[in-house]
Amino acid sequence: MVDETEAEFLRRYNIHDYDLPLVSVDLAIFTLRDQRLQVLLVERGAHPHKGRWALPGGFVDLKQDRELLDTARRKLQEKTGVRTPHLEQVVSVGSASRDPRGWSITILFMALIPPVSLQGGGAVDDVRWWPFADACALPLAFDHRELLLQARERLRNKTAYTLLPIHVLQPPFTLTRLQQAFEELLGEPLEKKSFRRRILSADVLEEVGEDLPEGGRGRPALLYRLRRGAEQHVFSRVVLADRL
Amino acid sequence: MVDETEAEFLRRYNIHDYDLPLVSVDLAIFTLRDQRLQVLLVERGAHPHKGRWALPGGFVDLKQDRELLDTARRKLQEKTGVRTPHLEQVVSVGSASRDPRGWSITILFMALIPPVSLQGGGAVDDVRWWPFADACALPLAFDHRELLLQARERLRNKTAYTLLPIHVLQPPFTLTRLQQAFEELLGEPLEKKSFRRRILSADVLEEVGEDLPEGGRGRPALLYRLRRGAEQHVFSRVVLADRL
DNA sequence: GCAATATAGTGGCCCATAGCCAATATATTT
DNA sequence: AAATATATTGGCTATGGGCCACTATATTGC
Repeated sequence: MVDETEAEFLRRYNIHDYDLPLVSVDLAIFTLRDQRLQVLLVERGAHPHKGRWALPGGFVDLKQDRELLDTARRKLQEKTGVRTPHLEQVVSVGSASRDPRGWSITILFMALIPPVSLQGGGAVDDVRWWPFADACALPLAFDHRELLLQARERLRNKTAYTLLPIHVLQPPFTLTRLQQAFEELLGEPLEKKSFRRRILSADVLEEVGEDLPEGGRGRPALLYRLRRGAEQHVFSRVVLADRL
Repeated sequence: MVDETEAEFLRRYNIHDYDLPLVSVDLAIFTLRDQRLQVLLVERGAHPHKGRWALPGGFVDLKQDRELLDTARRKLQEKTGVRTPHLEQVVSVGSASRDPRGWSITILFMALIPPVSLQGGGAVDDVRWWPFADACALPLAFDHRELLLQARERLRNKTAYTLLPIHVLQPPFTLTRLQQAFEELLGEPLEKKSFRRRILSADVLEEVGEDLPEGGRGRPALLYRLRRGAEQHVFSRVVLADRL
């Protein structure tokens, strides 16, 4: 190394400039808490953008041969403890200007999980759920606001023609709760009868319980959960929004 | 640099191992030629995988601050001369094993363009159109067969619920040709009357010509092209396949 | 106990539209 | 002029979404 210039050294690594690409994975983890769409953010403890809220994620460990999806899954479990949620790749963004440390690229994933209490033993006070609108209003780190909006858009689209929002509920759930979840993620009200027709005819739900005190009044609702083996069918095209 | 070890030097660049990530963009460029779905491949002239066919693409120039989409657009124009086609990001794949030169990531784009003759002045004999099935049967470089299949899947999905296949035809075109394009990209036959109803009611086509010799017999067909200003509506959700 | 109220679930009509297939229109070929 | 080929349209039927009221079953308040 003594005889090399930096440029020569870098060229030996197939890098044709001083800039080295940084590869990271970021996650937009959505859930439904208090009937509202919420997203998990972490407060950055280091520069750059120290103190700002950001999507959870981090650099990809280049030492291990691991798929990007695996990397995302691990980071999801680190933050939430959830193992088998819905996790899908949304988009990748790369440029020289999005991170002051140099050219960087991030692969954005979207996760849908049931509401979980973050195992905030005490030291991890820098991670919390934010209602989506509040999260957007924050001065997020890097281009994470743009990333968050792209994930939100993907979520809205998927909600319109798949049954993915099932994953943001803790089973078992009632059909009314499920409809409220769809409405919140979709951003518009749905018709009760049509919703039930479509959901039940998709044959992905399983009637599990009979009753539900639910704190309250009114006729008890039937309880459902995702039918065993129907995980794949959640992706099937089921149009729920009125008048596409 | 004299006092640094390689590891220290790399750490200064925020790289925590000797492996440096390679960032590339690859394109699955689709068109319809001779009524068949075809894809553009280039024959690699250098190692690794020299002599094998591969998706067009290349490393991202880290010296310039350019969006990934811009990079893809430039590479598309280099190969085909086409400027304003449909171009969308499909997926990103990264791992240590997909390229023998080290950890690498590629961002896969899908392009839909009308059939163009490659300006093969003579030296560029290493680039040609392949019917999709033939391309899949080739021993492609790297993991490009997997990438090609993912792009094909995206194309099939988009064909089922958008009007994107319009872009693989050279305007003006007849409704019959358009239907044949949809059928080829979708992989199944469509009903004539239903197809025309949906396409015309989407209001994205403009009647441009009156007649078409078309070499042949039968009543001349009306000619259409994408209506000015309707480019956005091509993405709107229009279900064409029977019985979703 | 009974009426009022609240929520869950269902019945049933209307209408848009996809599927289907035949009829009509307009060209070339024989 | 008839046969043939392709384009375009007409029209019927069945499916299913939108809509809204009705029934079912619980709690609360008197």
